[in-house]
Amino acid sequence: MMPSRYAPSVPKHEPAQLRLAVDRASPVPLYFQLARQLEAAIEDGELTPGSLLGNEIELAASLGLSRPTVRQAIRSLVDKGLLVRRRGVGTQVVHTGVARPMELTSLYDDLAAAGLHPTTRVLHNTRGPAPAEVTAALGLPESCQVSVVHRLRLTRGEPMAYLRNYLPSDLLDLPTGELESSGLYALMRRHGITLHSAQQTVGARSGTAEECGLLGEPAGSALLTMRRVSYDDRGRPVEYGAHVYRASRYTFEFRLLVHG
Amino acid sequence: MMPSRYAPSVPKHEPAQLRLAVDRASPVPLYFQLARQLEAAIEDGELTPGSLLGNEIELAASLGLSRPTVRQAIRSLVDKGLLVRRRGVGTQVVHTGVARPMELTSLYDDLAAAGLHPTTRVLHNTRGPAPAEVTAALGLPESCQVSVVHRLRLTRGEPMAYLRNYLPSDLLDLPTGELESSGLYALMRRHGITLHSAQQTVGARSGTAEECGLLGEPAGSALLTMRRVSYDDRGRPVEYGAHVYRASRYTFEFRLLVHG
DNA sequence: GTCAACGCTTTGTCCGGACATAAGGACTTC
DNA sequence: GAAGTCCTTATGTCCGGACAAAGCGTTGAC
Repeated sequence: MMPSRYAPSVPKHEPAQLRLAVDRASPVPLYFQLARQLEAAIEDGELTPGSLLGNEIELAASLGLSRPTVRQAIRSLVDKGLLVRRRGVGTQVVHTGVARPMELTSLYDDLAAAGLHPTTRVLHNTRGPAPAEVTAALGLPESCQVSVVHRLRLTRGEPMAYLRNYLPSDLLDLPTGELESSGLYALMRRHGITLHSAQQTVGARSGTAEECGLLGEPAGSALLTMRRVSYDDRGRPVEYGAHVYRASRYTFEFRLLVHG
Repeated sequence: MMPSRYAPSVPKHEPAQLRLAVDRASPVPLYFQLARQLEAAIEDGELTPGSLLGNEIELAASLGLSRPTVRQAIRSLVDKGLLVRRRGVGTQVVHTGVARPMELTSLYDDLAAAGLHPTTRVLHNTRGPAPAEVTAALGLPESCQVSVVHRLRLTRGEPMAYLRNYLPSDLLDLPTGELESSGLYALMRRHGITLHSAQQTVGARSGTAEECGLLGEPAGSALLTMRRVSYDDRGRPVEYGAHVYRASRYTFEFRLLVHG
């Protein structure tokens, strides 16, 4: 009688045991439910960095789901950079710091999320002819009317950024009151404009006397600049912004993923 | 006899007719072949912005593929921001400018791709104790040995950036000759290190006398700064970079997609 | 003339299975 | 003892089908 040649070996990192369950009565997609639970488990430390997730087949069986559905959930987390898949090895949690990617959000939302209680002072809010730079970026005819908004963004009374925005004038109204109580993007979303993508250019230069005065910086200080053209879900350009930030108090943080 | 109530209406944008075909003998995945052909068609203008792609079912049938395979190809282009899908409407090409997203590439590759013929001058290439800032970012023990590389990147003889990099000293050797003939990332890839993600921080400040001197800028000029920690596919930090760019000649351009 | 209801089109979600392929370990051979 | 070969494991790719839901135009009633 031949001895069994391949005895089962004990895995070095045993798959984590988690309380996972999906609600089939819920209208939220099953793969999305699973993805959120896995993401929460990673945030809470239940899934430690480097730990394996257990193979897809068994995971699907234990949840009563099909493999494609489980794969779709895992894929969304791989795209976010939370998980890494390697063939023949398994799916494991990457052990980099949290570091959420820079998203297409307004500065207002970013600061509010950080608990910095942002406030806004509207310096200008008019309609007028668009500079050539703006008509080119937004694809508008020359000498076209646009909404022009100049704002100063502050946290705890300290200026952080000087924001200049230009929008097609027929797109929506921009009441000064609403601009001071929330961000521009929140206002646009409330009017049915769903942002889809944006093209950004980040640079630096010495501030003008006006800019440095508004931001409370010494004359000629180095400032961080950002130009942005935003597009809605139909691909139409809906906003042009030319902003300057106090480099001494603000930086852009974001994460890059290879290829994608 | 009842009249037909729903006469077929002529579509406003008729689906584009394309020469698409896949090679089943090729080792490259079918969905990837299709994605590349569609992307090429968009770049070449065969698929004009706003045009519909034709429904997935027919597209799959005409190619002899299954719908999941076609969907996978389309999904990859949606993730890149080239296409937009809307239920009940179809898949259409977004009509924003090309504007490829910032990828995790070295400055060398970026400049070379732009046809700017970059060159590199290695100013320092040694091993030594790591600054606290570096050990913290790379997760190394304090007072650890690291490879330290200082380089000046030029195009057409003009300085563009001053690059300071720190790598775990046991990771690989960094011959000065190779560093001058290609980028750091290409060198790492040749040694089997596959980059996966990076955490970046972009800011601005006035340059020091040394920095401005090296870059050929007037003393105290505004410079663009970038700190980057790169991770390989196992999630290990493999590189720390602290770079300064001539703001008068260089900006970061990239594209943001909502949610993802 | 206005607006609700219907139906068509298209993508979104989900299933269950099949084979291919890369990574890694265990065993055997030299 | 070192190198090659095999097996196991897990993800990668692909198929064919099914039903649900959103968008939009047409129809029809008021």
